[in-house]
This record gives sequence, C-alpha cells and structure tokens, in this order.
Amino acid sequence: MAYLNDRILRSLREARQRKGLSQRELSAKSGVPQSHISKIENGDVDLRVSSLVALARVLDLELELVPKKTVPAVKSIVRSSVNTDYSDAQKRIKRQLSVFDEALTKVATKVAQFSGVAALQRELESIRRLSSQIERLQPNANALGKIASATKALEKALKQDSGVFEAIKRSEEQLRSISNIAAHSPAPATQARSAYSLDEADDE
Amino acid sequence: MAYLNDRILRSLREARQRKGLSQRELSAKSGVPQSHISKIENGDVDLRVSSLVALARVLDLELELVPKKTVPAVKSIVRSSVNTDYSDAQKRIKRQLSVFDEALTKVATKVAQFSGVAALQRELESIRRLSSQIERLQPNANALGKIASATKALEKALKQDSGVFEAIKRSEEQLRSISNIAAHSPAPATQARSAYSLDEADDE
DNA sequence: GATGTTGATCTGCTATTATATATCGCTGTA
DNA sequence: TACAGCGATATATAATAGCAGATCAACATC
Repeated sequence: MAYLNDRILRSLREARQRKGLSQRELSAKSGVPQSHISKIENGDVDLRVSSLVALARVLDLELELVPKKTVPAVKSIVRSSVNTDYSDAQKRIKRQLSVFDEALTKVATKVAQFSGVAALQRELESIRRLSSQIERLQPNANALGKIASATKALEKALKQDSGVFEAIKRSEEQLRSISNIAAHSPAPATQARSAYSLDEADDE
Repeated sequence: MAYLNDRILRSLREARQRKGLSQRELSAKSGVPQSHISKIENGDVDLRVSSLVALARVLDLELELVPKKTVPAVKSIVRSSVNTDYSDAQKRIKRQLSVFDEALTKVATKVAQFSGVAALQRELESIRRLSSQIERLQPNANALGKIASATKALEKALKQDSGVFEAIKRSEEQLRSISNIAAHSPAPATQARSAYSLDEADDE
C-alpha cells in the first residue's frame, strides 16, 4: 500500500471533492476508470504518471518536482490558495442563502395569513437553523446548486399559490442533504495560516 | 514521446547534473537501471510514480501536486532555491580556485628562478585564463574536486622539487576538463529573478 | 420498501513498464 | 593507440498497471 505520498493522495481526493465531483464523474472527464480512481485514492496502485497527470488536469492541478527544502514554502502557497478558493465559494453560498431566506420569509408571511398551523412554524424554524448551519460549513460545489433549486421551489410555490406545503418540505430536504454531504467532506474549516510563512513546522 | 511534462523531465535531468551524478551513479543510488533512466529523461516511457519518486528522493526532490494557478509562484520559489544552491557552490569553487592560484604563483616564482622557459610561461598564462573562466561558469559538482586535486598536484610538485613540469601540465588538463564538462551542462548562468514575484509570464 | 448514487472490490485480458544485460558511438584521458 | 566513462539503444523476460464491466454495501431520496 501507499505507493504515493500520503499528502498527494489526500490532495487528489480533496481536490476532487472540492470540485464536487464523484469518482464516476471524474472518471468520465479524465478517461480513467472509476475502479482505478478508487484504487489510486487509496494508494493501492503504483500508477503511471500519465494517469496521475490525466487526473490532475481535470482537477486543475499540476505535477511539480520541487527541491525538498522548498516544500514548506510551496505547501504554504498551496494552502493559502485553497483557502481563498474556499472563502470565495463561501461568499457565493452566503449570497445564495440570503436569496433563499428572502423567499422563505415571503412564504412565512403568506402562510401566516392562511391559518395558524403550528407544525408548519416548526418546519420553518428548522429550515432557518439548517440555513445558518450551512453558512458555517466547508462549502461544497453542489451546495450552491441545491440551495438555488430550493429557492426556486419556494418561489414557484409562491407564484402559483399552491403546493406551498410540499415546496417547504422539499426545500428542507435539499438543505439537509447539503449538510449531510458536507459532514463527511474534506476539512473541518481550518483557519488560513499566514500565507508565505517560510518556516518549517507542519507535516501531516 | 513526452509522457511527462517537459519541465519535469528537465528538472530531473538538471537536478542530477547539479548534483554531479552520471546516470549510472544515479542508477546505483536509486536502484533504477541506467538504461531506464536514460529513457525516462528523454520522455520515452510512461513511468510509474514509484520510479519517479525513487529518483526524486536521491535528488532531494519532492513530488508535489499544486493548483494550476499557484504554479508561477511555486516556480519562482524553486528558481530562487536553485539559484542560491548555485551561488553557494560558486562560492566554494571560488575559494578553492584562490587556493589553487596561490599554489600556482608559488610554482611560477620557483620556475622563474630556474630558467627562462618561455613555453612554460605561456602554459601558466593559459592556466590563469582557464581559472578565471571557470569562475564564471555554472558550477558543477565535480569541479570542486578537480580543482582540489589540481591544487594538490602543484603542491606536491613544489614540495618534492621535481616533476614540476608534469604537474603543471596535469593541472591544466584538469581545469580544461572542467570547462569542457560545464560547457554542455545545465543552464548558461541565467541571472536570478526576483524571488517571490507572483506574476504570470514565463513558461518554457 | 424500491430506487439511485456513492466508493470499494472482483474478474479476466491486454499493454507496457521495469528489469538485467550487453552494446553502441562519442569524447577525453593515459 | 588503447582505455574509460558518458548517454542512448537493443533484446528478452517478468511483473503489473490499465481497462471493461459487474457487483457490493451504505446511504439518501422518492
């Protein structure tokens, strides 16, 4: 096992997840069979560089051969880049969430006129909790799309004045699926380290 | 041909030459057959990462997977590291050359007492030219040793008061072999670029 | 409970790397 | 002239990555 550096294996898998790709999707884009990707990510094969490069290309990664003593500096650059990637995605998600929230309040007021359904109020509350939870999660590429479609469902229900119940239900499930996915996703939102610290220190 | 990035191939070969290793020596240290190293350096094989890592290890290199957009920054770090490596080696060579020069002047004065051999004066002059030439060359790992042994030859000749002629001849040849080797060695002494310039720009 | 998606595993079969070994032409040296 | 070291090539064998395609359990969705 472990023909390849642990760190490389990890960055492969994490890059894929950051892009929100499944092994099968990556397989389709890279031409490398899913079964092989699985083995690669687990370090079960001594793969050829062409395979590695094929995967890297799709994941916007580049294979580099750097002097050992520059590794800490290189790592720090990479880390800062990945972190800004995350925070960019986070901003976009935040924006989308606020749009969703807007639709949600409209729905809430609408429902309020109708009847005093307590159960529905609880539902809305739980959705709000979810929404603020997601804001603090490591963003996932699919999250954006899911939130958008959840928003759309609400807006549609608002317009046609029917199926409001179902729309809310569906939205909640969508959001829940995001936090589920994000749960066993990459890193637990580590804070960015100073970008160009050339110090040694960390490994693994 | 060219299964591997040109740049990676080049950094492999250059790292080897910077360390003053022949393919056979690298083969001995890494366990990868010389014939295979040759093919690898020419991009004739789609090698397995274990081979690549084995070579990299010996050459003090590390395989890294970096985001495409950080490549310029990473390259710049690597470049500055390599350049400081060079200038370190250059300093050591300069020091060794000055020791050599010392021995050479001693020999010159000694020879001057003996007889007015004009041919020998020309020889000495040519050696001095070589020596200053070497100072300006991209340093090669073997250069240091060769200069040292050239120095030793002169000193020995000085001590035992005989074979001065031959010692001079041999020293000259040693130095000449250095500049020959360095001639088809890595880079033509490019000047270091500003270290952390994060600009895009160069490729190939 | 049925369905669909995820990543991990299995089974051939094929393509080619990796290896050992020997040789080649070239260049510089004894 | 002969010799030694260099990198590039050739040949033959063994090991294994790569591929296609199917399957699996775990999970979430419907």
